[in-house]
Amino acid sequence: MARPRLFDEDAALDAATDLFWERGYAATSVRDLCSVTGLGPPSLYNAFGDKQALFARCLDRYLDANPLARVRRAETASPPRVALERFLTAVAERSILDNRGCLLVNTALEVAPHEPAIGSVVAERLAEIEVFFCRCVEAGQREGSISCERTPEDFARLLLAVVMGMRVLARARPDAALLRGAVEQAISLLGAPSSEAKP
Amino acid sequence: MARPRLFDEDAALDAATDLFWERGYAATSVRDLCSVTGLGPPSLYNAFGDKQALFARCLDRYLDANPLARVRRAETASPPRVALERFLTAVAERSILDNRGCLLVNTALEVAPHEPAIGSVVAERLAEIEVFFCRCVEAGQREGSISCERTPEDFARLLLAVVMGMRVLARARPDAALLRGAVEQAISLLGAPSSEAKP
DNA sequence: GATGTTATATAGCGGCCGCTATAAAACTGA
DNA sequence: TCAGTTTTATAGCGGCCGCTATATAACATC
Repeated sequence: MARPRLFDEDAALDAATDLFWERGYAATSVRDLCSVTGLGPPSLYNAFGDKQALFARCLDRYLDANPLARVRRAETASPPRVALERFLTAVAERSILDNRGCLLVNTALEVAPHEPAIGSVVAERLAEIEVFFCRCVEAGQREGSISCERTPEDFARLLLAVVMGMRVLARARPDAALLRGAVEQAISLLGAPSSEAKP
Repeated sequence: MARPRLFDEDAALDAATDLFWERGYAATSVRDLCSVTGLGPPSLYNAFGDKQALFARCLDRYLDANPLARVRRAETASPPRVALERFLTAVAERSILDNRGCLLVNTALEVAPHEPAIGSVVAERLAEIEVFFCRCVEAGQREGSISCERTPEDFARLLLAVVMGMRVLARARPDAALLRGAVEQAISLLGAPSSEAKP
């Protein structure tokens, strides 16, 4: 009933996400977004609304494709202790390879405090990661693969802080020994290695 | 020999620092900086150079007045275990009261990757905090107030990640239970309470 | 092919960006 | 008093900002 789009919306969002990820929100101009997506300004505004709305869509997509997907993959494919270990080491390894850090964390600092709509998304997603930690620890404690020294809630808080911290260090001090060391110590908190106990 | 300045340089830098701290580097305009400092643009440029140079001065001042000063205060006034505990709880309490987080951490994510001059300052200061942790742990282990389960280096890496993480959470999810919980758990890693052992 | 609808391309809106030219003002030393 | 030096105030530079009016192009339907 009308002229079809010439561009692939997903590809455009991917390109925009990459740019926001690398440069941050404020330092990314709409003109730059047009360049990397190949869209003219009217197409971009017609398809996604204004700059902030585009960013929100990019962030949502990123979150679904990255932290959330990783949580689900780790949790469904592995027993809880292993899921935690995989998640944590994956964060470290990605932090070493990609110094852009994590878009969620970058956004938490740069955008969240000034844009309530984005801030609430960020807070939600951080909470999701926290409850993922909590679930894993609880299940691991039940099956005996994770230490009962701390409550699941306390473990989750500590692990969340460690993961956030690694994403900061990734961007400012991408030192493999530092990042691997931090995550290794975080894992050691869980107690005896997973080979020890299985229900 | 010439016309003297009408403004207080320190006060101007304080005001500029506050604005950078709250809004971030890119989102702070020179006009806004002129407003809060009370300076005209020529005075500001004459006194501090361009925007980036001003930011660098603000960051240096901030670092000397805050993290570095806190490290020194904690380290000189208290035995190592207590120094660590004080430093960590102080980070948590400030994170709860002031949702601007830490200018060093904000800068690590927003500016450091794009401005090598600032990036190296940030990396240096992060390293200083890490070696502070390392020193404290080492001394505490010698006097028996800190667990020997981990090497000082491993403790320092883990604590650095936790502290960075708390500064992220402070800005996006300023939840007192979360922040106090994380720091409480971090302290518990140090082992038995300090009342137990003194040389 | 004509019509209606949506997407695209060009151009440019007002406004703010970082920064500076110019000149007046305020001091010191002679 | 006057020259020399630095700071200040006014004004505005060129350029980029987010965004949009206008007109054209490409489709589905009739």
